Amino acid sequence: MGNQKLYKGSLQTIILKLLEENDKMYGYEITQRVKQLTKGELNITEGALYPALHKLEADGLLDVEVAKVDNRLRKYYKLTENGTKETVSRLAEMEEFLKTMQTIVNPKFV
Amino acid sequence: MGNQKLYKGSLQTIILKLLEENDKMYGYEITQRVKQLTKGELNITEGALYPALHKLEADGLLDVEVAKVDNRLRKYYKLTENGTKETVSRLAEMEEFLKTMQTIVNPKFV
DNA sequence: ATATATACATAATTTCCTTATGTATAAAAC
DNA sequence: GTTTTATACATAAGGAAATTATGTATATAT
Repeated sequence: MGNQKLYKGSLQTIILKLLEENDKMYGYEITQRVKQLTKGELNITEGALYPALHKLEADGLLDVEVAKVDNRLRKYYKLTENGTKETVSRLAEMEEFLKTMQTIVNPKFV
Repeated sequence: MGNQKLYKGSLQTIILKLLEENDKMYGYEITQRVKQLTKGELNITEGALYPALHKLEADGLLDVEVAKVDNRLRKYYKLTENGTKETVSRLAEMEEFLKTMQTIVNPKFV
């Protein structure tokens, strides 16, 4: 790592994308999935994750459902109808952003 | 636009990259070059640009040289030796970041 | 004469993240 | 059997980097 600050602003999109693929996930599971997906390159901290989940819920993009597994608390999040729509548009913005950044940092290959 | 917040954290790298290509540039020129390069997708605001340039200078990555052109002030920035080294590493981090984000948002194509 | 473009700057505020800390249970290691 | 690590949530203090608003000044276009 060392480039963690480049991820600033993309956490919500990452969460939405994972929930689009997985129907429902809980917080800790999200951090582990991201770590695995990125081969350890991106580690979402709890101080970033939980406020982000609460924000997405407050904005009506996620629904939450509490469960008790192995005597431990889990909060399962899933996309609302609105969240599903918003995910599509956030992903389009992300693709646009990635393309644009490629154009800037590597103009020869784009 | 609407995805401007995704650019959060990448402004310094963008500036360094442009200066790697252009030897010396002044602030306003950087905003115009970026607007043109990105077809209007990214508009660097002055409130972001000037503090960023001052920070890079304070960190010893840029040298500044004041010039008067058409009776107007211009501050030309160029990479220091250290800035050139740092640019290489920042660009490597950016490429890594872009690759990782592609893996997350578009796993099928990477 | 007025609006737009060029060219710098900074202050107040907001956003998003890091770092630190806290609670609690389960499993693994020593 | 006790301590460490993993699982699972949460929030508060602080910092970095942006947005928004405002300011100065000259040149060009309408």
